[in-house]
Amino acid sequence: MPLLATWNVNSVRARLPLVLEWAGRVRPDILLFQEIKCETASFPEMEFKSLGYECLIVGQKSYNGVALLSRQPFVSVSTALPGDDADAQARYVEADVGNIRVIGLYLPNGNPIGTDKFAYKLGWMERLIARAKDLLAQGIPFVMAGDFNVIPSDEDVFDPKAFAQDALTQPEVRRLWRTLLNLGLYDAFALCHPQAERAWTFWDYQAGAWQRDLGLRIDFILLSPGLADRLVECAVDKEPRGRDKASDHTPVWCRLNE
DNA sequence: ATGGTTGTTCCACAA
Repeated sequence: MPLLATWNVNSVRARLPLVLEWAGRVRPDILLFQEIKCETASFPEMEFKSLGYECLIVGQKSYNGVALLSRQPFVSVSTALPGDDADAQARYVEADVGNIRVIGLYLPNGNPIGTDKFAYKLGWMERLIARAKDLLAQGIPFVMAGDFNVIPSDEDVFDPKAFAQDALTQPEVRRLWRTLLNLGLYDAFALCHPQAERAWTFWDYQAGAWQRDLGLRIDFILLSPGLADRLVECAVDKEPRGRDKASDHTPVWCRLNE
């Protein structure tokens, strides 16, 4: 019964005690981190090794950075999203864990709209769609999880009006999200909780957003059709967000049967 | 309309 979790930790070194405590208690088989905010050599690999994890780290100085941790052996497939050799940002990791392809990703934020950052986001989403298409065509069962930096609908944000000019809600971004899902992928949380409301995964540090429960749902676990059939449960664990020195995101996990 | 917060790095930028 493999347990997979994704968590934008907003600096793995600043978050280390909290993340180690959570990982040691919940013991996910597969753990995907985003925004590790360190170079590969600075990742606290030994601390996670002592919890039983092997690490595949895609680091970058100061910004971004993703990691894939697994309690069972894996084979690295890629440390960059295909489709643009000039893209140097550390936002993508892909590996085979047993017979499942696991992808961890940190999709570009894209703010402010109308800038090169927004164009980069749209291009990145098109490349992600191409990657998903390719895996589906090959019949490879896969999980695609992480911080997607997309607010898919107005139900996924505490105040849609306040986010009308935000990159995360733009019509082009929502169209690309739907194109990705309409390839045949399933939002694991939505499958398990079709009536859920205010299932936020992110609360800003500013303006007392956590205390007032003003959040966004932007962290997702997407499953290819064969894996969606094996989904047992998916949940957002809000507990870590309430701790001292919390990340602004909280973990999302899912369980698949054998 | 503005400011509110956090992390990293260097005195700004990204979120």
